[in-house]
Amino acid sequence: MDPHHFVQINTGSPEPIYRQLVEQVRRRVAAGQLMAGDEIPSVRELAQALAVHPMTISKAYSLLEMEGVLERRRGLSMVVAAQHQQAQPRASRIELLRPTLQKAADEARQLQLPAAEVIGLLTQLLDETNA
Amino acid sequence: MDPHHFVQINTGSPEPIYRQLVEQVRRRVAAGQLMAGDEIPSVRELAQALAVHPMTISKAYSLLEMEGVLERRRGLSMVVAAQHQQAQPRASRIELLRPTLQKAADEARQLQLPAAEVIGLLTQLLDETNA
Amino acid sequence: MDPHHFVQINTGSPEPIYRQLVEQVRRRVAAGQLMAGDEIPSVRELAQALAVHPMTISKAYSLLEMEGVLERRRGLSMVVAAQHQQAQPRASRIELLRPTLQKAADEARQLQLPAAEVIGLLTQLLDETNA
Amino acid sequence: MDPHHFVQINTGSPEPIYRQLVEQVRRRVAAGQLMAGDEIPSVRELAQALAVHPMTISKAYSLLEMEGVLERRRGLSMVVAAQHQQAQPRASRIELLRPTLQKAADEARQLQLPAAEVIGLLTQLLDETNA
DNA sequence: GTGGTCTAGACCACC
DNA sequence: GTGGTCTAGACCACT
Repeated sequence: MDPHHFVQINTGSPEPIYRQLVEQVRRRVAAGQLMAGDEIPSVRELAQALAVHPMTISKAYSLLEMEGVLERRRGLSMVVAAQHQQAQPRASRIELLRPTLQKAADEARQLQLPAAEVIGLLTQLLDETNA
Repeated sequence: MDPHHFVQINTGSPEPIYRQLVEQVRRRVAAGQLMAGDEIPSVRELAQALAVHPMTISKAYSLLEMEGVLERRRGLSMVVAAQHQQAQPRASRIELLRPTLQKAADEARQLQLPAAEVIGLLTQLLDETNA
Repeated sequence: MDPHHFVQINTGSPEPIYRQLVEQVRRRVAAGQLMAGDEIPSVRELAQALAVHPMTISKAYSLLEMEGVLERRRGLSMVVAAQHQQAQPRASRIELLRPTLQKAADEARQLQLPAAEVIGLLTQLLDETNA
Repeated sequence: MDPHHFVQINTGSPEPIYRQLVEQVRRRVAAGQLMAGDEIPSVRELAQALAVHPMTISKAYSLLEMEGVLERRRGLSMVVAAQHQQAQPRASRIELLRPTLQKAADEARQLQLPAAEVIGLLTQLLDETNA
């Protein structure tokens, strides 16, 4: 796994880096892009690739290990955990998206925007994002 | 304006209180629920109603003033700014929703969820939220 | 003296209104535009003309009275004080300008701007302002 | 950067400390004395050096960050922002001086002082200030 | 009455 | 170590 393409972080975001890492890895495992047994970049490798402090990477990996998403292997490298069913069913995957969509719905209500308008914009963004 | 219904805050949220205030007021002005010239609760009034420190309210009000949403009238309470045309046109209002929807679109891509599924859940949440 | 042309205030300025009043009157007396014995607008008149709280006007007038620029006359109206030599000599008048020019000089040094450039801009602004 | 020479404040001035900080830093960056990427003293360091409360420093830094003059690096000290090109061209730098010079011009008009006299005093003050 | 500034000091999150 | 947030409470300036 090329560390430069493993995850992308945005240092300007208000979201802490370690959390960006955790959530991206969690989603990629859920989506089946990372499969059980796959090796992930070492802390040092990824820290250098992302120009981030190694402790930040280490913190993210530890959290993912506690969650059962990653496993520490003999030696040093970590791998995607076996028992963690990779590629969760869609019904389960979409639950990971619920909090963000709920936030959008709350904001839409406060802005008194009609549902059609909100859905229109999301449709457009989904198109662009996947392009 | 009754200070108890002016805004609602959630002290448990990771989002700082002052930012919750800023965003709610910004949205209420954009939606036209607060009109140009409307008086807003005084710092002390709102602080007491929400049981937070006056400085927290003051910080939020100051940021809204810098944004041009509120206007200070020295010695008097603040009002919704005049030039900030009340009830922005919808084309502009929906822009306030774009960041959250973009985040949702990004997450959906990483989860490799089909657009229809994402839109389905949002539609459902919009219904429930407005109910 | 028409109250609308007596002074001009800028409610948006960070400078308090009462101080704007004090300094403008002081300068107009120093310049000889207001002469000893001239009546000035009443507190109520001016407050209405400027759309400002009467106490603000009153505070300014009181300060000018303490300075000896204005005098309270029998009845209600105030007049420019007699003993205050109206139309101070230029050598004295320019001293009223010194603090502002000193501030400009300090800022110019911090910006490392050449004197010629600073003087050029001031010359231009003096032209425009008197036009 | 030695915190004792980073900025000088005047606690007696009517201008709030945090604003003195903001304006001095802004001018030093504009003048190129602080270059993009330069580290600035930490909040605690500077607070101790100037004998003011850390929150006062923090407020100034936050405002400078909002202006785009400084950049936050989480967990590390702040630096002069990259996009804020160091050493702005003079044409731009002199604009920072315009408000103060405009104020001087306004006052000069009210005092009915001839331009030559005003410019004479400014020239003298510029000389003394740079000496 | 209004908001603004500052201090003292706690606690948290992040790196 | 870094900055951010919040509280408690004082004092000031302005209207």
